[in-house]
Amino acid sequence: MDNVPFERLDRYTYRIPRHGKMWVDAVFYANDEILAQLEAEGYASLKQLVNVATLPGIVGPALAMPDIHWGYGFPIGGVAAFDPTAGGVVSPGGVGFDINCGVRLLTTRLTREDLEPRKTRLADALYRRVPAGVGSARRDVRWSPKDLKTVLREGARALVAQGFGEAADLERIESGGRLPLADPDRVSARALERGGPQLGTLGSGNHFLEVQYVDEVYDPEAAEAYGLWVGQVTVLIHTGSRGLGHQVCQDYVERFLQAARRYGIELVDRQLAAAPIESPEGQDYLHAMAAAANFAFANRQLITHNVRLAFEDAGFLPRDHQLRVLYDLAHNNAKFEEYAGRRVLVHRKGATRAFGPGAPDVPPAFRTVGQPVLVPGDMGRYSFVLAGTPGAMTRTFGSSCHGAGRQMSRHKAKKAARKRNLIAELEAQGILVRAASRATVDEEMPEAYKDVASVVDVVHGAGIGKKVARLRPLIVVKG
DNA sequence: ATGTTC
Repeated sequence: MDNVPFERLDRYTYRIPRHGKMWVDAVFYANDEILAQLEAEGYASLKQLVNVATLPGIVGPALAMPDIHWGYGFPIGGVAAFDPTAGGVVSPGGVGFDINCGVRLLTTRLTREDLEPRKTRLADALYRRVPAGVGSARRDVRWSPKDLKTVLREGARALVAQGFGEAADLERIESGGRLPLADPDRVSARALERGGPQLGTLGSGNHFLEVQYVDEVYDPEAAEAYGLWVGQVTVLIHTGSRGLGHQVCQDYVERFLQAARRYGIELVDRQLAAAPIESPEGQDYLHAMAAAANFAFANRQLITHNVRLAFEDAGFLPRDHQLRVLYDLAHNNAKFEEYAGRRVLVHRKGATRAFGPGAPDVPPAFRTVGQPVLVPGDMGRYSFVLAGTPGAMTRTFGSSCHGAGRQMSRHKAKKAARKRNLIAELEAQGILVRAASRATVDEEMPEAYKDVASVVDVVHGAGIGKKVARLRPLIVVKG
């Protein structure tokens, strides 16, 4: 049934007026190309957005960013806020399986030319230092159960305290690299078991580690505040909470199906399983989710440490590379934030926090331009750095897009890539690939993704993000 | 995303 009624509000903004069991309107951002894609999928992801608007205690519109696509329960690219004092709910499907999956951008003082003679050495060193692939694990560092729980409680700072990284790194992570509330005792033994050996690993799927260069600057003032300049080498890390977060999500999805029934929450889709924020179940999930989120921050911190070692393996001294964290931000979590004097729980699933100038938790250096918003594209084209805007604060609960979004299923991509040699094609374009599995490279081929430039143009045009710079890949490490 | 069907 292709019957999602929507109307155009302005060039890039569309509204699905409240109807049926919806408590509020839904709003999404798109251009003609994205609209055509939504139609081609029978509006499956917009229907998911409509479903989100039926959950109790939702505040303001249910929102979707222009990289919206179908997900578990909630659409990926979805943003939804709930009022804890008005029966508002929390839903594991509104956060996603990869809890606190996110992106961290490192800057260097190296130019593309500095890198060129050592590019192969660096690619090999990164692949050696950062385990990638399904079930990837580290053998060099063992975390005792006690130390692992400290990581879940303290996040990235627990890693810095052990010598993995620098104190300055922590100032450049969303929420200081630690979500409050984290309680490892509400994480199952099975989740802890899965997570232990995986701290400091990349994983598989769309996760990656990329060495890039700044190709173009659109906003010189913001670029200067961020310390970005044309020709500069950067490193982008995309990974999350690995098997630990996945297990936490699975544990609570099962429990929340029963909880929803107990609290009389009508679910138009079982995958929306939810519990009141203030219920024991809701509280348990929020505390466990925060612990998994801290694991993800710590994961990106340990990878950062190993990226620094890899640059040194390749012959760059610390004073030459000067690897610094520009920013680390997540796109799969639920956080308490305040809008128009109201404290709400904002679910972001495949959506990025994009706080504008003057907002809380934005590092002092970025306070006048807004927080950096990192938007990875695909491994052949480019990624973008945006800045948070006042428009995002008033219209999208301080949120923006998180990536390009697929336009081809994994299966279809694999089939299309079968008769090609993606790794050789990318190398011919100057992009070195080191991957644990050819199948993953095939699934992740550039054509499998929408052009992220189109997504970013919608965000920029709608005023919920501002283009700052574009990054082009030089080395790609994949699972 | 995921010890990719504990």
